[in-house]
Amino acid sequence: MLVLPELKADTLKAKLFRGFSDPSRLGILEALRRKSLTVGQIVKVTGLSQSNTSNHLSCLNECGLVRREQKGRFVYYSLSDERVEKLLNISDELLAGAAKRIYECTRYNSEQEG
Amino acid sequence: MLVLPELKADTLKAKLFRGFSDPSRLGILEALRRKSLTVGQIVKVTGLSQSNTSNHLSCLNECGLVRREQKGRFVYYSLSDERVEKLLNISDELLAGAAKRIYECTRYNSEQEG
DNA sequence: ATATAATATCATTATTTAATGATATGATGA
DNA sequence: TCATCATATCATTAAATAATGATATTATAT
Repeated sequence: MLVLPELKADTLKAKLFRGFSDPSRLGILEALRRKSLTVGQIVKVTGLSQSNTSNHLSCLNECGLVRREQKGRFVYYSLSDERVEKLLNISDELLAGAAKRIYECTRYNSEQEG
Repeated sequence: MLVLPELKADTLKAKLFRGFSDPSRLGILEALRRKSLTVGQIVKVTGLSQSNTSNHLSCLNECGLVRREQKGRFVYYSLSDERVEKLLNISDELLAGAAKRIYECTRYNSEQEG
């Protein structure tokens, strides 16, 4: 049985969180929170381009955050696991308290504020 | 009462997750899981440079994931909230199942594999 | 087989983000 | 005050990542 080196553990977990750490991907995950959707529906809901959406979906799928199911010409995506939902829920709680602070967090801001 | 525009919600939450989404920051968070540590101790444990560590700590602090407490010349950092721990715990669970898949997730890999 | 609709892939470019090294600040004790 | 230790900031460079537009694939119906 292969045991991944301890050193890799953080990298691994970081990758997991990176699935959640981009506004576009998070928008997709939030959309899927209600029900599974086709790629086209996700494009509409999120306003992202088709290729961008598809790229992010591949990413989310490869990393195991969403599940892919082909039905005819459509491909449905859904959250892969209740734990994914759990993470979203807890982050909601955290945000409820910390929203203001994070909103003002300058470090990852593209747009400048006065 | 100010309500942040719906549109910003994902951005906000993405920022929160970005705190967890870098191996260095995650290493710091994991180190703090056991007990609060000074910057110097964190530098030793993580192997990061002093300035890099300090930068990441500022980031984590600004976004509300860690708490800062000055004691004499030392500054202690600790996890800010049990929910931060919760997120780490759930990610552990998720990884337990999905580790292999995520490990092979090519998308965020710097190093090439054969 | 061809047309078409839905999705995926790919190369490129633009943008973000992390790391570095140098320097600055702030606290403490002599 | 001066020296020193601990931490923070800053400008720069290097690296990683997201978005785009063009093209490819796949499924279905005719």
